[in-house]
Amino acid sequence: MVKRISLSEADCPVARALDVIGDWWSLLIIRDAFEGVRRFSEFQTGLGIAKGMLSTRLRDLAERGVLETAPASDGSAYKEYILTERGRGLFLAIVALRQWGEDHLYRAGERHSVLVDRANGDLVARLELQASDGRVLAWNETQVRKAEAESG
Amino acid sequence: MVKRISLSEADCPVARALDVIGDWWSLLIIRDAFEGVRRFSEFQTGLGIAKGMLSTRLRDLAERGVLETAPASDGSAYKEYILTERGRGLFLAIVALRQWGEDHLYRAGERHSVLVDRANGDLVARLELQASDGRVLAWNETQVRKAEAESG
DNA sequence: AAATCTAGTTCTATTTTAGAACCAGATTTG
DNA sequence: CAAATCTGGTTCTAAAATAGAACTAGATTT
Repeated sequence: MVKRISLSEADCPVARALDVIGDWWSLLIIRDAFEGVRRFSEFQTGLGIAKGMLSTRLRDLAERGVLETAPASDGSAYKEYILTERGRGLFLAIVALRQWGEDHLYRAGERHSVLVDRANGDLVARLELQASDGRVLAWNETQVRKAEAESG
Repeated sequence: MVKRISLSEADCPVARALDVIGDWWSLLIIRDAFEGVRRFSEFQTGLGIAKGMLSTRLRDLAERGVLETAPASDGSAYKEYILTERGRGLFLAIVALRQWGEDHLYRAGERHSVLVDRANGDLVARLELQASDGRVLAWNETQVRKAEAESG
């Protein structure tokens, strides 16, 4: 064989994104980070992930600029893992997955966590895709335009 | 060891979503399906995926209701893989990943594919999260409210 | 200073992945 | 219609990733 395939040079931004966060654990780690989790042991017990896996995932995400480490905010000698600007950019991807999961992966009456507006506790609105003029676009009203060849 | 951990009964919709499509290939298969790819060999050559992997991925996605098979539309005896309603629901998740990839994973001047409005070829608008009253919400203006215990 | 906690690393068994080789049935070509 | 080729797989193997247990060093608490 060879190595696991790399998508890091793909023309398609979706492929490049998946190259960074397209494995089982990364988005869950990032989800927890959005909820304020920062310490190794918090991630570990919260996710139920093996420590070795967590260790390599945190290192990879830091190397790829999604997380960064900082001295622990409680003054101890340990460190914390914090989302970078790049990492925070994944917020809507996680919201979109949440919305899909809510819509399609629960049986009637089954409870799940929800995302609310901190200001008043209301549910957030559903995500939608708009055209440049504000019309809501369905999937089949859009099209992927391939990258033109780079002209030097 | 045991098996790879299952998230299919998680309280968090993000976790359940990742249980279904949280591996390297699934979202790329689905992305291609949104662009009209339907046949085994089209997926295979387009993605450069091993046939064995593709075979199991397509079967899994079909079992989980993301894809369904149908007789080939060209009248041949082969079959096609088509997105179900559930599968089409992943559109915004892919758009969100695309947006993140575009924002963070290309060097200046590097070309990539873009998503456009089929009606006029314009770029689609950026996704944003709104509150119930239409205010745009940033990640830190939201909060996850855990599922209440099911009361029987 | 002993005990415990934190954040790992290391080790092993199992599973997954990539890719090549093979195959049967469908389709096309001569 | 027979041979060649195409389609959509399955099977096999080697390499890599994963899960989990055991171990560890340094920090913190008792």
